[in-house]
Amino acid sequence: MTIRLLLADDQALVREALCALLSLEDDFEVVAAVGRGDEVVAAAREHRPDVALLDIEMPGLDGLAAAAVLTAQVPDCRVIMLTTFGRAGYLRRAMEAGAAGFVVKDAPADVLAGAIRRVRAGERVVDPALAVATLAAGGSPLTARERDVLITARTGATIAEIAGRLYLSEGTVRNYVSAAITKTGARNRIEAVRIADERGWL
Amino acid sequence: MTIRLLLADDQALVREALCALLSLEDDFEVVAAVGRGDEVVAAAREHRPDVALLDIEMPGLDGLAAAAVLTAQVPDCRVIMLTTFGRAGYLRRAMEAGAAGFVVKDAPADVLAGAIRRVRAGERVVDPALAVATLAAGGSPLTARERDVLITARTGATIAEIAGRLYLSEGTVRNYVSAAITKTGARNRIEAVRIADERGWL
DNA sequence: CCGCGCCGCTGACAAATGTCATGGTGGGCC
DNA sequence: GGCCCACCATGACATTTGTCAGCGGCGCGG
Repeated sequence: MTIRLLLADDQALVREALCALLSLEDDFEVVAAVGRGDEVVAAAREHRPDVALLDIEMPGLDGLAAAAVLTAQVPDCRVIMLTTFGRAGYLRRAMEAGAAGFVVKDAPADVLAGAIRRVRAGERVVDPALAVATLAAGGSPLTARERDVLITARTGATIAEIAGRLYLSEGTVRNYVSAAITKTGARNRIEAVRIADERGWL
Repeated sequence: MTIRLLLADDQALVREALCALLSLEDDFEVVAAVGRGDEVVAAAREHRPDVALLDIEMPGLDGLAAAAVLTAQVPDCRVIMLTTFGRAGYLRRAMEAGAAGFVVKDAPADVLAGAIRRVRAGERVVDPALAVATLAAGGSPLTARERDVLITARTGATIAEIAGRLYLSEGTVRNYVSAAITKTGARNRIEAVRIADERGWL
């Protein structure tokens, strides 16, 4: 009863290294490893893994989006998000995407191994400290448009450019930015972007 | 004639995974693995590795700074920077810090293995594409103060706050910001920060 | 020694940004 | 239907910001 694993991480070295690490455990078998989010589902269909380990930052398709598609289309395969940042918002969105586990890359290897076995057994696995932080952070107070504006602002666009790209008037954009600044407690739109980003609200 | 290796990466999982991966090669032996930059030198003194693989993003001491100290104090140990970002500025600074090699985590495992063996043999190893990009990017056009200002601005501080933290007048800060915006070709200080950061000028 | 560039400052001006009040629309909910 | 809220907009206003010209000082290389 070996556990069949799928690995998805855009960094080849990390991917191969994790493969080597997990293969050391004799109840694990890595049946597929991909480097792009949009290759996850096809690989899962072909190799029928029991558990998929998905990084969040990936080209092609976001790890969170990949998780959502995967749980919908290949329900036998359970998903663990394995990512660099323990951002509060990521955990929330991972759960919404149907992930069964969430492990940060800071964790030691045996935590990951334990998580894989427990997820395989039907449990949901999340670092308790991270769960607390997420609940404390709460959901995003931003409206959809405020989010859009901040996301565009993140690239360094001026108010005028944001208005152009979003087909809004400049005044409206300024209002949204102002609202976002108030809600984040920032004093700039640049700080507002930073705060919202850190909280996983973007 | 096995090659003795030291690993430094702040993410436990990546560190252990790389250890597993490299241990598969029978001419490699991982003799130490640390998670903080300020533990590198002590570990190198104790375990006398032939080659040290250092991540750049690390708590305690920057990987680049650790490389500089290491090459100065333990000259028998050669250094390979092993990092996520192939930023032009990183490569430049790595070379200045005395690193003998530079490998991005995007690279496949055999590239890393080859780099280790070649560095051990006395060669210097750099991804040619990255080297070209670095030469093309050229050195930073920013003066020291312009850099300071941008670094402070990165946190989301207002002009007034930057002035306060750097003990400068607001007008002076505005002048530096303006100069930095001109030199980066940006239209905001926020975009200037982003561009300078990407180029490794901060 | 003289020029040059970086440093730090000032003052003035234009442009961008943030804040506020206000108003209309439409969807969801009691 | 009435209420609330998100959404989009306008206009006016204060503040912040970016730009420009110009000043003196300092260190370094020709």
